[in-house]
Parts: sequence; C-alpha cells; structure tokens
Amino acid sequence: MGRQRIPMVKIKKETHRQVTFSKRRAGLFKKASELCTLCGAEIGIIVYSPAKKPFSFGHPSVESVLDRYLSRNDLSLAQTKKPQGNTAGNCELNMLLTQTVSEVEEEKKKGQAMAETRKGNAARRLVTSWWEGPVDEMNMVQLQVMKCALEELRKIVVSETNTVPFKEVKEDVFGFLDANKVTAPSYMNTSSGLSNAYHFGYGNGCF
Amino acid sequence: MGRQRIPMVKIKKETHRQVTFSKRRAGLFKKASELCTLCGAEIGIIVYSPAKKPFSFGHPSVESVLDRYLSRNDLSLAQTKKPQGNTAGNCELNMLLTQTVSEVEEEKKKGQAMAETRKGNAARRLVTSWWEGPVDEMNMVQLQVMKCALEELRKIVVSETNTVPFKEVKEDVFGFLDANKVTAPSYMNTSSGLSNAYHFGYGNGCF
DNA sequence: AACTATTTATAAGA
DNA sequence: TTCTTATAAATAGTT
Repeated sequence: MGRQRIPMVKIKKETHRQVTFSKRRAGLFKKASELCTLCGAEIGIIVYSPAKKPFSFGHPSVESVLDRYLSRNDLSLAQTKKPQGNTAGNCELNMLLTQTVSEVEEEKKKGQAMAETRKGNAARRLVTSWWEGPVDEMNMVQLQVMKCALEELRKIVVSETNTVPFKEVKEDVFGFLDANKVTAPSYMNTSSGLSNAYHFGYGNGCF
Repeated sequence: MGRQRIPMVKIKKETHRQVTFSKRRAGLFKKASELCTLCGAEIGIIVYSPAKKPFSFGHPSVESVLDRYLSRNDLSLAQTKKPQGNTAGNCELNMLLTQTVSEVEEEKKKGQAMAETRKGNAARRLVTSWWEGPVDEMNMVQLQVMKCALEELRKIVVSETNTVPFKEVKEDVFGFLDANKVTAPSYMNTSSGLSNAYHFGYGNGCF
C-alpha cells in the first residue's frame, strides 16, 4: 500500500525487506493495540524478524495470554488407531481429485457466472453427509494422511494459480541460545538490543 | 477508518463491539500473514475475544513460535507445556487450508494470467507423482480421511469461486477434533464455537 | 454479508 | 533512519 502495490512474495532486496519489516511490524502492533482498546480483547503476539530478532506485544501481557493458551492446549488428545489394509479407495480419491482440479480450472475459465448458489448447495450437501460420518475414528496417522492430501491438493492449486511456486521458511536453530529475558517497554520501540526480545506492551501498566 | 473516525475507547454497544472485533481480528491476521510472506518473519498470535473465545495465528505454527519464545524466556514453562497428539497435525492442516484459500483468493484478484499451459502441466505432474507414491500403504480409513480432506478442500474451492462465502466451510473442516484441541476453519472464519481455539495459520515449512 | 465514504497504512522517494 | 506524499488497504456506518 502506498505509492505502488507490491506483489505478495518475499522481498528480495535485504535492505528493502528490513525497512518493510519494521514498518509493518509497527503497524501490526498498532492494530493489535487498537483491537485491545476497542473490543477489550486480550492479545499476545510474538514476531521473529528475518534476522531472527524477537519482538513481542502483549495485553495484558504476553505471559498471561500465553499461559491461558498453553493451559488449554496442553490437554492430551484422544488417540485411537485402527489400521486396515486396503487400496480400493484409490479410484474414488482420484476421481475426487480430478473433479476438484477440474472445477478450479472450469471456474477460472468461466470467471464469475450465475448458478453459483446451486453449485454451492451441491457441494455443501455432499460434504455434510460425508462429514457426519467416521470423523470420530480418525487418529494421528490418519490426520497425517489428511495433511498429505491437503498438501498435495494445495500444490495442485498453487500450480494452477501461481507461476511462482513457493518461498520457503527459513529455520532458525540458534536464535534462542543466549538471551533469557523478556524486556523492553515503549509501544513503538523499534530498535536496539541484540539478544533481548523487544516487547511492546499495551495497557495494564505495561507502559 | 471508514465512514467516520471512531474514538479509541472500548466500544460500549455489545453487538457493535462484536462486529468490530471480527473485522479487525481478520485484518490483524491478514497483516500478520503479509508480514510473514513479505519479510520471511515468523509470527505467533493469540487473541481472546471479549467473549473469551480464543483465536490464533501462526507461521510456521503457533507452537513453533511459542516454543522458541518460551525456551528463551521461561525454561520451566517451556518444558512443562508440550501439545501432543494430533494437535500439530491439526495446526498444520489449518495453515495449509489458510494458505490455500489465500492463494486462491489472490489468484482471483490477479485475474487470469498467462502460462496456463505450463501450470496445467505442473499440476498434472504433481498429481501423478503423488498418486503413484504411497497409495499402496494407505488403508481404508486413511483413504477415507484423505477423501474427506479432498472434499473439504474442494468445498472451499467451490466456495471461493462462488458468491457463496466462507461461512459454510468453516465449522466442518476440523470439527472432528474434540473440544480440548486447537481447531479452526477457513481463513476468515468469524464465529461460533465455544471451547475451541480458532487457529489461523499461514504457511509452514512443508513446502 | 455486501457496499462506500473515509480514515489508515505504507511503498517510494527525499 | 525519519519525514513526506501518492496510493493501496482497512474499515465504520449502512443496507
């Protein structure tokens, strides 16, 4: 947004990327603070810059939000497993996949046409009846399979809709090695510090 | 922003506040995803609505970001909390879904570009390689799961290409996970659910 | 949920 | 880096 629209792909120029990161991080935190104020929401945000430097925003505090979140997710899940040998479903899956791809393709050609409603209904009906079925029996392995399916389909979609494949995510293995404290106040702080997390508190005496 | 400027104080009208929360939460997550894409940043966001309903956004995943953050700031806490079971898979699925939807959306904006032929080939190639792969190892249940995934995604695609919005898609996709897990549907989901965290992932290191 | 009038956020440039 | 400015986005108020 600004003088010109920029494509939503990773900015290649290092300096440019850094500038954009700073600006947008500030904007993100500002948006978060407004959401807190206007709606009384509680928000925790953790951001790692492309240079692996940590920044955080929290209201009432990062810790409080994280604690609540973690205590909720720490609950273990149901784990069932029912392996069954069978390869007969291939045909069906293949058809489904083909249909999906075809629909995407077709939709693209058609652009936005009428009969939208009817198609939507059809799709919904199909999924619904199916969905209310064996979902409860899924286990971890099955979910992985689902994940694979989604990924594959996504690839297809991506291939279909993008000339540019994907930018991958860099993994930071050493980023957390030294620092050990959350620090930093001021809402719009934007610089300094090397091994500390830049924290942007909002409300609740965080300032 | 909009028809009129609003004072930065908590919105009193309950309904109005809820609407604003939904809109701005969506905007916040979008901003976050753009920051991830443009700058290769890693972001984790947790939001509790005024009604105490949890929503989250993560890239590559909320867990990875939180882990890194916690390991730096609170070793004891980090060691204590470790989501297990299919939580991870679920998260990834959400991200996958989110990204896919986002890309479809983006593509719609971009209109119909050239390189159709090349894209078509790419898609075919992917499908083939995938199909000839691990299918033999899949069992009945897994195939069903995959089918589910494909159908869901298809539904999403249909919804995207139709005037019919996302609403219909949301709940079902990950509804199979029980209440004590992080779940979450479509990128712009805005409602329902009581004890689940609505997760809005963006990308992941899977591609 | 969809639609505009405006307010904001920001990409470039200084 | 900070400030300025032309534009692209977000979104408040409506329907």
